[in-house]
Amino acid sequence: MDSNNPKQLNPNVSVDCVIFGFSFDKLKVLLIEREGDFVDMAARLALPGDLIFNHEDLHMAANRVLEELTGLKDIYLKQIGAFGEPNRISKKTDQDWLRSIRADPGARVITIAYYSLVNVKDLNPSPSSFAKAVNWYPVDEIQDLAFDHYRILTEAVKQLRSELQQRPIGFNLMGEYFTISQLQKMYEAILNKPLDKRNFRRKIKKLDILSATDLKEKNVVNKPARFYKFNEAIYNALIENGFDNFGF
Amino acid sequence: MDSNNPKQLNPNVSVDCVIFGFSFDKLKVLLIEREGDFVDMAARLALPGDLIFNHEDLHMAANRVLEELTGLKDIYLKQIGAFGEPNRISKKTDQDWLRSIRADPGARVITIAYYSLVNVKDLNPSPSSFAKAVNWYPVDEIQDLAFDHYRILTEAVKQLRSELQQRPIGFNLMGEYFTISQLQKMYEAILNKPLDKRNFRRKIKKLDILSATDLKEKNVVNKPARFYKFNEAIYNALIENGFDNFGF
DNA sequence: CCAAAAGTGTTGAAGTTACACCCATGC
DNA sequence: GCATGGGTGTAACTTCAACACTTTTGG
Repeated sequence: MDSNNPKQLNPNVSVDCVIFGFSFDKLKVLLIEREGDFVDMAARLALPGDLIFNHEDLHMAANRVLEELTGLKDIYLKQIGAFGEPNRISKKTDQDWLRSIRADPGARVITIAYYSLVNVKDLNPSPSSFAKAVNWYPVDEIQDLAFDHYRILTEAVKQLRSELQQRPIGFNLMGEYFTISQLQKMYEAILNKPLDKRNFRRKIKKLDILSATDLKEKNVVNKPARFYKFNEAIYNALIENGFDNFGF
Repeated sequence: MDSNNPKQLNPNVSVDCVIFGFSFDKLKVLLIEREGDFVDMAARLALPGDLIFNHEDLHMAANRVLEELTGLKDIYLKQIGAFGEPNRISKKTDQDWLRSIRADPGARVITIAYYSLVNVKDLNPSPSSFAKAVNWYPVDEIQDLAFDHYRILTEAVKQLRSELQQRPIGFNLMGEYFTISQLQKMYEAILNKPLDKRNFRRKIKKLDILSATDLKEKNVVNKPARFYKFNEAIYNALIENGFDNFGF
């Protein structure tokens, strides 16, 4: 039986990944464009995901989807929750598409959603077996997605926002070197509100998880900004003790 | 096939409920005691749960388990997340027990965990088909449970604690009438730290979700405390707008 | 020298913490 | 009258929000 054989895909449980990135001052999400004829663009786009194997745990499955798509390992990954109305695969185009890739397209599937944070420069998303194309899309321009993926995305953004105000997880979206202004723009994009420059710098610096470098911007038409690095040692210590307050 | 027939239990997905109550100044959890021979008490106790039907959504399934066990409907219910290491059913006694109640005891099962908050006086937990006995246990005295239920409980407590500091959900644990001291003891039990009486009262009253009544304690050996009621209308308005800060 | 973004302190308001005494009741 | 828990205010401290000008660079 399917659900006993460890090497088999389990027909009832999938993982979906909301992969966030930050570029051009906007929060982006990595979506796959599916093969086939679609009337509206929204139904064409979906979160990357797959059924789980019986032998792998949920985190492993999410990591597998992530690695297949992005080539990245060991990146920030957090479970959002389980989604699974019985009728989540009600759109006809979704049914057609499933028939084309799954052995048992009519099965009841519940999906465990994860979100992850990556630095867009670390990856070159490449088409996978499921996807015609893979691209970054600005979160604030997305109106709808396949299946119940829009709802999952909405929930992911909500949790990201909340988490960002508890812990400085946003560094996972930045490159190795960054300016404080870039950092601020990331916070503003995710929280969707402007922040005061002086208050922002004070708050970030008080956390003491930045290391100043001697590097500065070059070829800018204004006063060049200093580059900082993220101090992982202090960050980990903070995680242990818990950040009590960290609100913007 | 199982996973297509809407009236069938889905062999791969279950829900488990962490049902919290508050009595004798302690946070309690409702656990079932399983039939059978168990060496250690811990393995004997488990969270109530069941496989889901293919036709029901996850929330419905959790509500069904809850209602079967407690007779209560429409109570506070929140998803904790999905749990599902492939080896979560590794303890031998757990395997034996599953064989006794499930058609497909070897199947890979992932479980969606929920926690809920009830007033212990509203219910008379009664043995169900799965359980020899159902009882309240103090959370802080539990060392281990069947399957991975101890881990689920730990996560539930963590989320409850966090949520309680964001929103005044604790009222779901209280009866219709309560004194402010009782309320404070509930907060102290969940947060596991003493709170200042005057500061507590100030903070709660500022929320403006209490209605004072004319009732007072009777037959107490000290100054009788006033009973309050929970003002649901104002509470709902607050939920809409979001509580910004509500930390103890 | 002009345009553009970097970088830097202070002040008033609000919120949080710590703390001690009188009150009403049953026995 | 005494033991018990109910109920109340204030002062020091910390945190947060609002706000404007000087600096450095490229063109």
